[in-house]
Amino acid sequence: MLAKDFCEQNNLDWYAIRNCGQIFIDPPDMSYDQLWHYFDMDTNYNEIKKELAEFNVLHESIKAGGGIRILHQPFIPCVISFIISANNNIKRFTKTIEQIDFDNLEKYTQDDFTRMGCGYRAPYLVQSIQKLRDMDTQYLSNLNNNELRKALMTLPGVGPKVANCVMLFAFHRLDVAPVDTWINKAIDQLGSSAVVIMNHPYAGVAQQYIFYYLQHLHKTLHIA
DNA sequence: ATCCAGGCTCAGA
DNA sequence: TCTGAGCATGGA
Repeated sequence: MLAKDFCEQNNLDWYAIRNCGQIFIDPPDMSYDQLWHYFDMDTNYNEIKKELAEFNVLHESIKAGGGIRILHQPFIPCVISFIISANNNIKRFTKTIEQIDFDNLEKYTQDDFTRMGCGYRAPYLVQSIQKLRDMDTQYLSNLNNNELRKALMTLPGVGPKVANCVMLFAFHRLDVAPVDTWINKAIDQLGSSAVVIMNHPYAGVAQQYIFYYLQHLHKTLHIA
């Protein structure tokens, strides 16, 4: 079943889900049950939004991106695509990522990645793909946040921000908020709320509302 | 042209 | 532990 059809059937906001912070990778050949999990249908986002609504500064962002859901993304494609995203612009790295066959990553050489526009990240990718072979997703999923982040950061090209993205999108750590350039801009406007929001149990979800609002819609939070 | 992009690595303090 | 330069390369 196609992901898009699943979204239509279940009244999901395809647009918001694709344009928030997760790098959307079209899931190939998923069953309805698999898509149910992929789109995180067992999580009640109305409840999450209700909790985050305690922050007045988030009202506009939540209203705009109310359809956002945090996907359950496959671990390795998530790592690879976020390594490529670092210090890169969205248009460009999207084009690069679309060329990659995530089911056959081991076949690529450094030159292959360079040709696909990965720039100086090409050697990181080859090295990380090798190291990922020895990583046990099951083991990683049992680590706490700090342990998991530390483990992920042993991968070349993975620093704190990329690690947090992987934790949020592949390990569903909803309390982890990736701090990127957009969020840094927001933190100034959020003022004293910023620290509290970034340490909230749903900080990662809040970050997605903010990212979507800033990057995609308004460029500034418009806080009164 | 020139600066920047969903940062990271590495050296030096 | 902290700071900053340098990084490939297309987009704006």
